[in-house]
Amino acid sequence: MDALERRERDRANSPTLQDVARVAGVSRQTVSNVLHAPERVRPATREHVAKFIELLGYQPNRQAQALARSASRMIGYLIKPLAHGALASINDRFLHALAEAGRTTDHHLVLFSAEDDAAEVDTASRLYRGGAVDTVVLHGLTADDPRPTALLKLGVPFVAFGRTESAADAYPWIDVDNVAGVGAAVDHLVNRGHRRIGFVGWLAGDTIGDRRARGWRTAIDRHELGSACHALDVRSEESIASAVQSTFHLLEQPDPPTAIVAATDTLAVGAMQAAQRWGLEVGRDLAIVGFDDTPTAEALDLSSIRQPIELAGQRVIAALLGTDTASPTSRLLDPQLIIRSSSARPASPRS
Amino acid sequence: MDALERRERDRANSPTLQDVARVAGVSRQTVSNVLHAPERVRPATREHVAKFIELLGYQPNRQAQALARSASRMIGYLIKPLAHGALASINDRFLHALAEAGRTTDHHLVLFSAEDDAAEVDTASRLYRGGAVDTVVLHGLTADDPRPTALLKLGVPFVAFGRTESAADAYPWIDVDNVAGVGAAVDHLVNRGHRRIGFVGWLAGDTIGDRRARGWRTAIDRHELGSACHALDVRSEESIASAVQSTFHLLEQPDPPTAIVAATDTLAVGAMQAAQRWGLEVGRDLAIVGFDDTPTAEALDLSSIRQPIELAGQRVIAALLGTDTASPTSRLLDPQLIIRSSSARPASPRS
DNA sequence: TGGTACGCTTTGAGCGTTCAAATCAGGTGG
DNA sequence: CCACCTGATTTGAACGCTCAAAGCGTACCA
Repeated sequence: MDALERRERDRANSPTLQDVARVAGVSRQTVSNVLHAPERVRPATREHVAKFIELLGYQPNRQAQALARSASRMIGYLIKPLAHGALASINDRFLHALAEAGRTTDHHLVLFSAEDDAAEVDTASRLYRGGAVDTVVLHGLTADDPRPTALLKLGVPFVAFGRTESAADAYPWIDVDNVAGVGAAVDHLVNRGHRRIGFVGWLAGDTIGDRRARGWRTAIDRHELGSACHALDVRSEESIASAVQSTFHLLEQPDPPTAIVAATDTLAVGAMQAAQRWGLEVGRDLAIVGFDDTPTAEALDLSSIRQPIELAGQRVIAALLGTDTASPTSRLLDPQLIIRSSSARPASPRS
Repeated sequence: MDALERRERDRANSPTLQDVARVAGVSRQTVSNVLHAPERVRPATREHVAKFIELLGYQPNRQAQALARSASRMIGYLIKPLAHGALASINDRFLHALAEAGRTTDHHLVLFSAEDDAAEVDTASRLYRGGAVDTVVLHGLTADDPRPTALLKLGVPFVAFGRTESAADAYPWIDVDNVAGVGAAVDHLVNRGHRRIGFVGWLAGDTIGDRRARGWRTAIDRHELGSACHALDVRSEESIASAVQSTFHLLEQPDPPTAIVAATDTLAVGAMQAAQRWGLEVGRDLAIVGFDDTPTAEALDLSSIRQPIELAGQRVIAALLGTDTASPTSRLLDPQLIIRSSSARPASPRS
């Protein structure tokens, strides 16, 4: 009967803590200690037990651990469909970074999908209350995103990648410094001799878009190019076609820009196409810098601002686990400008 | 003391089955039955209990369920870093499709990452034996991928998206019909009047690449264009730069192609750039069709072959849950050709 | 020599479910 | 009138682990 039971279990799954304890001739707790608190176990015992753990190929059952500890070591992540018309999102890089960062502490990501924000909050809360996840990662936050507040109210622990415009101190977040990123792009262009630097951004109302616009304006003012540039600010939807039109508006100005900073790579691609149709050669007649450093940017040799996604992933996980020792200010990560041929050359004299 | 315990638990988490049973004045099992086997419960009781479930906002604890049922309703998925130089992978779309497909049956995806194939198999096996996942999704299979065999040997249940060249009947898989996809592209080009249709593919040795090459050759033969086209077959690495060079080789032939089918969008972008540098206008002087229908293809108005990823996700999940009623042959899904301006026009007379 | 402190190990209880078996009313038929 | 069945509900025992507390030798000090 015992043998039968044993066989039955083998079919279903691996040996248990109890099994290891039995063959090693110790109690379950000792085996558990060897695994989780080795300092409590006499070295001789430790090795003896370790041998049998190895031998049986013992693998702790996560569900049982989770139940006993009331902590699943699982992190919820809402996966969104790629926005239509957008170039490769940086989502998959971020996701990979998170998975990688969680690996060292035996934390895994649980994906879930939802129709809208309300459903997302609801699902997140259900997973949390159901013990499936300990915590949740929020991303793609908009300026007035209702999710942080909603999760806060429901008592679901979370860390956001990105942040809302207001109330950003009421919850933990990690973000990329969009203002600094665009600023670096402007610095680079000024450094290459450009004086008329335009901006193709998103329509106002999105946190990220607004910050990138602010980054452009701030840097322009810093270089005291306001009089030459303030008019060179156009806004577009996140699509190639729309960006082409917006760029035309820039190019048909009396004093057109010699360089353009775009708020995303998608917009930058639009700007490139517009330049081409306008008879300008990108990189020679018009410098262009994008944002996000998508594979497309690399493909088209487009300078772009790269977000430190891997670092962001690590920071988010650290914040989640409460092991984030960084000071609050360093929650804002600096992006890096990748210079390619679309903006590498010095500005031509006509500027 | 009881009150204290109760409060303690409330802080940590939601009400339990026992709590609902208590307030409803029934036993735990009855509550459980209301949830999972309502037909066993008298209608009156059912409604009465349901009311309290609703009232307390009861949420079953997944870990406890998993432990008791020895089934976690979690599906493992290895997330890979995006190959360097590749355009947006279709991975994130597939991932989203999987998450969406699992949602209806309360299955969720657990992500894990690993350095290489061996580590992946190892991690997958550990997660499985540790009860963290019931099953695993394999993707990105190469011709002689060792993973299916390894998982089979370890007894880890899985379904592959894609398949190895050999032994493809030893395990369950869902795949996109690459041969048919490229065939459709060739048909389309022939239909537009092209007679010299070249192919830019991957270097031999990759299942997907080889099947796409075979698709081209098969279609060419079907249209009896072998004599005009068989020489128009070049191979490249998966990078823009390499594809540009390969395309040059095609264009410098005595009878250059008037149309090119590329094995991936990345290669197609290379072909587009090569055409441009060669002084040819894409869509007018040279028709180009890519594969994968990445956002970049849409951005550049490049015709491309779109994989039915959402359907694939649903099929994989169905196969995983054993609810796949489809016949074995329909495990091969038909891709769809998206025609854009890069290949829409009829071939010019010079062909 | 007895108390006690310390290092190591074991025991008991519980985490929140589900499964299988037991119990319990109400009928039914002999 | 009692054995018997049937449908509805309850009870006991896992599932595999961790936490807290108890046990148990050995050694140390008074």
